[in-house]
This record gives sequence, C-alpha cells and structure tokens, in this order.
Amino acid sequence: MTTNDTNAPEPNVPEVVIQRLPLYVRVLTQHSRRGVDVISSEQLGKLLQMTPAQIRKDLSYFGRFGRQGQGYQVADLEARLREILGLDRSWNAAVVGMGRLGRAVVSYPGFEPEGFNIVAAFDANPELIGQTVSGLSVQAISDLPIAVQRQSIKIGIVAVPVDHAQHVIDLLVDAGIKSILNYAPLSPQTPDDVVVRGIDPVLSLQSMTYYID
Amino acid sequence: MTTNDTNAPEPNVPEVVIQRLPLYVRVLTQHSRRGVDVISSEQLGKLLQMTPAQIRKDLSYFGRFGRQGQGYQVADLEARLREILGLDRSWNAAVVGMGRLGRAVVSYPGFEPEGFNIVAAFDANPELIGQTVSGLSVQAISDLPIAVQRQSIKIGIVAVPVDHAQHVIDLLVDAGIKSILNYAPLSPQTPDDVVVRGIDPVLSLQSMTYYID
DNA sequence: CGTACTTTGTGATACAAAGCACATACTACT
DNA sequence: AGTAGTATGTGCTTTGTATCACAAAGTACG
Repeated sequence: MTTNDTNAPEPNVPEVVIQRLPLYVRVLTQHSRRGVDVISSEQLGKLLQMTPAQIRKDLSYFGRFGRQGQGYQVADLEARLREILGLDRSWNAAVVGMGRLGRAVVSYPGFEPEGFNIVAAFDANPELIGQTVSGLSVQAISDLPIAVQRQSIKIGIVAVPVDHAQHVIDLLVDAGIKSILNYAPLSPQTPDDVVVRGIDPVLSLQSMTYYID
Repeated sequence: MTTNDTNAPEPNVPEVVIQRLPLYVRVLTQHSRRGVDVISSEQLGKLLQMTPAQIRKDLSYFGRFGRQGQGYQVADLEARLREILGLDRSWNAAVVGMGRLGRAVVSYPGFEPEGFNIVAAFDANPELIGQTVSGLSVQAISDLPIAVQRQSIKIGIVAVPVDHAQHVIDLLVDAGIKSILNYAPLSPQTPDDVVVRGIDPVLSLQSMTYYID
C-alpha cells in the first residue's frame, strides 16, 4: 500500500478478513471501556486466540494504524475499523416473521446500541397484522417494498418457518434488500450480489458433536 | 484412502469440512422428506452454492458413498453423515443463564427433534432458583458439576450477560464440559481441547454492512 | 544523542483448501 | 454384448490464507 487516500474502498480484501474485523471491534470496545488506551497485536492475539501476525496482516489491508514499538491506540483503532465496516452510522432493518422467534429478535436489546434499528415488522398471518410488538405495528408482507423504500431499510431479518423462508427471501431480494440475516434452517438461493448470513444454533451443535469423546 | 474399516475415526479432517457436513445433512434431510431418493453432487452444489467437486472431496475424507454414473442415495448418505458427526444418538445439554435469552433458548423447539436435549438450567440469581422454566427447575450454578456428572451433560450453552460469561465458561470447563455454545458477545479464553461456537447476530450484521452500497 | 528495547508493517515462504479434469464404474437401451 | 451417456472419486494444479522473520520506526533512559 502506498498512499491511503480519503475513503478509498480498499479492493480485494478477502471475505475472511472482513468477518474478523467485527471481532477486533468487539475486543477493542471492551478494552476502551475498561480504560485501556494502548494495545499490541500480541495482546489482541492472546485475547482472540490467533497469531499477532494475522492481526497485523488483516489491518494492513486497510492502512497503517499502529505505532511501531508501541502498539495501537485502542480508541483510534476501534473508530477506524468501525468506519471501514460502515458502523459509524446506523442501519435500518426489517424483520419478517412475528412468531416466537421474530418476537425474540425485535425485543433483543443488543441491536440498537450497535446502530442496528429494527424499524418494521411483517407477518403473513392476517390476525397479527395491526398488532403492536415491541412498539412496532405488524404489517402485511405486501407492504414490504414500500416500507423498504420509505424507511431506507437496508437489512432484512428472516424469522419465518423454514418452509416459507425461501419465498420470503425472494420477496426481500425483489424489494431491493442486499443484506439478509437468516434465522431459518436452510441455505437459501440468492443472486451473488446479495449477502446472506445464517444464524442456526443447531448447525453449530452438529459440528461440535464430531469432536466429543 | 485404502480400506474403510468399521468405525475408524478418520484422522486429519480439516475443521472447515466438519463444519460443512451439517449443511449437507440439512439439505439431505429436506430432500428425503420430499421423497427424493437420489441426488448428485451437482444438484447438491447448486442447492448449497458450492462446486460439486468440493462436495465430493469433502465426502471422500470419510469413504465412498455414491455410485458412479448415478449419484448418492439420499437417505443412505444422510444416515452415514449423521453417524460420522455423532448425530445417530442424542446429546444432553445444560443452559446457564435464565434471563430473556436463556428462556428463549430452553423453549426453542428446534433442538429436541435434532437430538439435543436441554436437561438442566442454571442461574446465579437466587430468586430464580427453584422456579420452573419450560419444565426445568432452575438450579444454582454450584450444582453444575454434579448435574454434569449425573445427567452426562456433554454440551454447555451460555446465555448469561457478557460480563459473567468468561466466569461461567470457566465453571463449565472445570465441570468437564468440552463443547460450548456461547451466546454472549465475547471471545472466551478456553483450553485447546474445548470447542466453543459463538452465536452472535450482531457480529454477522457488522460484517455485512461492509458490503452495503 | 546514542544505545537497547519494543512492536509495527510487509515481502517472502509455507501451508491449506478449492477446483480441474479424467480414468473408472455404473446404467440403459438397442 | 456393445455402445452412449452419466456422475463418482481422486491425483494434480491453482488459488488463497496464514505464518515467518526482519527492516523500519518508534520510545526510554542514561
């Protein structure tokens, strides 16, 4: 890397690296809260169980954030990484599916402090439409495209039963959503320009049992 | 691979491969339910958005499951993979933390059908101890080691606030647990023989925002 | 201000995973 | 029984990722 111009969107950063940045943000935030103001790649490595070299390599994709002989300014590095990830602003999200899971999602208190605001809730069940859940009025799925437009919703959260999930995902994609958090236990079919991240505790458990005994 | 003896625990299988097996199990189960009885690596590849070669390579770590010119017997392959992963039996798990999240976890209906039984619930709050949540009597954390022993609990699920999580994980490890599903937003410190999988929707969202716009 | 010490940033290297491509094996149909 | 067609299993190649190791850049302190 030569000159690090203003907000040049660094090209060709491996996806794995992007997925690790939030991990760095998380520890940095914790440590800045505890009053730590300098941290080395070695300390970070211990905290995250990875090699210091990997952390430095990852960061080097985006610029030079540390001071040689010293380490990284915790608050500064955190801010830079948040900026890179687009976490220096807030994002609107819509949840589809207001069953048990969807309700848990909209009432989960961990999203809002991180800048993720759930601003709309949808369900297919006519009986739910109009009801208020955690301050949100449940809407018909047919209202999705307008809501996405009007409230500039960029993230879709899928919390419907597995047999409706692909259809709901299609609707989200049709509505222009390019980032989907999927709680339904399937690997959905989506165009390449749509990013889907799945949350499935069962999958995690199923890969752990291989190692037991 | 030469001879595939009885239940030889195949050595040196990359972790990524193990993590993909549950994905295969999931589609196979879906398709066997729908009455499909043969499937090719190409079809599987399309469904999971990966190359057929990768699927065949992954499977080849464990043996030869297909028929050339034909494909894979869906039910058979599913059974073999479940066996490899240790999903041909059921597993007992304990949840620690009976707040909002812990309650959602114990009442989540997706675990039991897959053979994961939550058989004990713990909390630090004395007021909760003795209460019944989803048919489980909440116990003091000091009872953890005995419960792990008596009920042969192999999996610990952490659903406590982030500032108690490391301590709870230490207790689980001390009690002999080697597989932990962690809902708390931190990267815990654990010995190498303990497998931890984290569930953190915020991390997933934070890596998606990089790609938006 | 120079020397000893620390830790970054990064080319070079080593390692790991993914993909290609084809021999092999099986089916079906004539 | 032979031929056309299909899809596996795998050695080899390519691509991608992690680690090493060291020059460069900073600090501290006599």
